[in-house]
Amino acid sequence: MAKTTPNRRVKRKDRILDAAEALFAKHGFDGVSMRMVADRAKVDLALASYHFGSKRGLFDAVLLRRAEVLNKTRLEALEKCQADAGEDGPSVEDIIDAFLKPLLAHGYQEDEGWLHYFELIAQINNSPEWGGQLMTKYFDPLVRRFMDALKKALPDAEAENIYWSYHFLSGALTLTFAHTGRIDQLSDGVAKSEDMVSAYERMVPFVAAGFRQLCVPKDRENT
Amino acid sequence: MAKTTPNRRVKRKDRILDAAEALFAKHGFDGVSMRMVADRAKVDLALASYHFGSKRGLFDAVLLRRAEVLNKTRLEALEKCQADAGEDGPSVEDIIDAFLKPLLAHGYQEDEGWLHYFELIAQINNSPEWGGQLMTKYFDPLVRRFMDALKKALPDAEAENIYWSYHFLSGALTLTFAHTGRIDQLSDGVAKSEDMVSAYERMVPFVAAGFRQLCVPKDRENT
DNA sequence: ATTAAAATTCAACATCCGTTGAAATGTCAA
DNA sequence: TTGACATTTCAACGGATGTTGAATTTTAAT
Repeated sequence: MAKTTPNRRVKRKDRILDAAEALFAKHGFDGVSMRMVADRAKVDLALASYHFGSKRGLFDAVLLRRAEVLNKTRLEALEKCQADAGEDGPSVEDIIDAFLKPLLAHGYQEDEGWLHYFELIAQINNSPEWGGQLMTKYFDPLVRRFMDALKKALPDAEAENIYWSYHFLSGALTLTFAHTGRIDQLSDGVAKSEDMVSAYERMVPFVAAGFRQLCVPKDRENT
Repeated sequence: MAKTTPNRRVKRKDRILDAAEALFAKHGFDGVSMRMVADRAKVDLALASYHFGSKRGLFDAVLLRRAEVLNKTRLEALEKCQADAGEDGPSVEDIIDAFLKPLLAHGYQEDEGWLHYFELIAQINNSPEWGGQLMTKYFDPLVRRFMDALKKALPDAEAENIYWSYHFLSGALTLTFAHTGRIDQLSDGVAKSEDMVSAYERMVPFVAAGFRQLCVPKDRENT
């Protein structure tokens, strides 16, 4: 009676989302036209407006689709590492790992959709126009869970230092997933931006050391 | 006989650059129209095309103008810290400081132009479309100088680790200068994205600790 | 003052933009 | 089949886009 999710009839709608995802990732919101999306999705121009109301509606739908999945996966990773830890809770490394590993799990496969999505997030995160608003809207509740875990793992740290440390993590992470090819050119091919495993294995210790330096000031407390 | 840089007649051209800089920073290349630039600069629509050839020419002129200044200032800072250091060369902290401090010196003042420029760079750096190309074009020679200095300061490090460490630094830096307001919202005002001094004082030790963790593997070598 | 070049204005062009109303087609239960 | 509803197509709208050629004004040297 209600919307019965017509079994095989979602194809067109998903093709539009996939096409928009790839195009928005490369060119940003204003660099993409509805005609470009329709052409890539091999769909009539008017169909995207029909399904999503407007270009902005399509943009939001692209963002929301995988945000829900990613937030769920990340939350499970955090709760798992908290369950595995003792009474003192997980270490900084464990928490950072829970934050980063789900990205790797999705992006490691040849799933182009997720890679496009990460590029899009990278662009949004660094946009003065969209960054604050959209990142907060789609990821804030989850990030606050991670901030709470970090505060417990770093009980003597000032809150401001933890927030700035997370900000640096967020910047390093999004640039890495932006896939600009910059590191390939700068390193003359020694480092490869497509090699997500190499990036992940280095980002976790790099960021954890930064957290410790900034958030454990006087006496050395190791887990 | 040649271009004698007409003394006071550059006003219009600079007003166009300033207006374009501010608008490109907020909305990106495709989010800005020549009419928006002309209106903000209080100048006729056709004038920007006359002076810069095309919208893309205007974009490149905006990027180039301060890149030349910034590259020079940064190079001076690097050479000064190298001159002040002993035979072993400057420490990792000193090199990172030479890389970051010029940004603070320009952005600390109430110079809106530089702040807009940094926002623009942040957006470009994380854009799959422009990032690799443009950042390499405008900043590569200078960045390679810094990479060489870092290799000397970290003689036992694998090159790939240094490149990734710089990449993380670049990401943390550009997000911080993107001024998205995200950290203000996430921290409920505890950390302020406009406070460049606070950001700078934390970024140097954070990043230096990351470099050391990744690039000084076995035995501890401190300066 | 004359003159040539540079700077600025004006008006218009072809093209692309997002959106929409109406018509056509498809789906599926009764 | 009939009827309803959702989906898809088609054509077109008003408006915004970057660019340009011609006309006008300003500049600076002769």
